[in-house]
Amino acid sequence: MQIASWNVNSLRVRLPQVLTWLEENPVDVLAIQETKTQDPGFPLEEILDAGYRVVFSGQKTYNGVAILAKQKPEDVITDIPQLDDPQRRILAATIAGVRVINLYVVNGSEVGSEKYAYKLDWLEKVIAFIEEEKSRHEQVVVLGDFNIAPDERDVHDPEKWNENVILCSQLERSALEKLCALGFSDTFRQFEQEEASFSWWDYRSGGFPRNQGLRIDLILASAALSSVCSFSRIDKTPRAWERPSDHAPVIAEFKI
DNA sequence: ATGGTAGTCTAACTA
Repeated sequence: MQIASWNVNSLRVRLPQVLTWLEENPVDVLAIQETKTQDPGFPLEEILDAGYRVVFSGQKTYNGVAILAKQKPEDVITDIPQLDDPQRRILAATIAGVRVINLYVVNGSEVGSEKYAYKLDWLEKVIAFIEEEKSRHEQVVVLGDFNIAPDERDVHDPEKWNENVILCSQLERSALEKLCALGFSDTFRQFEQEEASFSWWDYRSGGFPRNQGLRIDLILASAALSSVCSFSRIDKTPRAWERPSDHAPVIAEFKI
């Protein structure tokens, strides 16, 4: 079973790229973030025609998450009891017995800001939700745009992207560690990887051609899945396409 | 360089 995640930065703009990518990479599950699409305008037909089922939770202009899957998504959750939040950032579904939790984690703007406080509160509540989900399911994948670079290896310039900077701050990283301590493994780090492997490059100042990026898109797996993970990688190719998302897709395979 | 680019939607926000 291959499971992927991609922040597409507007599904309407990126739909042709998503469909092309799925033809070349016929994964079983694709978790999408930043659809920026309200549910009535969701491109349902095009995705069904591509042979995928789909569930989604969108809003106007910002955020929005979707899960595309070859098999039927069941027990879909868009809201959690811990958080009364109009922002569409969470989508959980069970696909072929695997609990898939798709997250578009809050960016947080800058350390110390109101948005940063919201990010930390959001993370705490989502982690509590995931703990409950994990007690109910053996095979769990938590994936998406985490807007957190786990450690120094995941930033192009650790001097610039230090522990006082958004996406890298101590409190963000310890929240991620707390999540992993529930029994999740960052599948990317289970394998030998090239140095300077990133999943996001700022549109500004030629980030991609200079490989000035961060690895903030993650696929975390519970022990039952991480033990059967055969690869986990970043596919940089769509980032080099014309009019790309600022994120590249990430893929992991589980031999189940 | 308190810049730069992209998306949503035409002003200003979010990233």
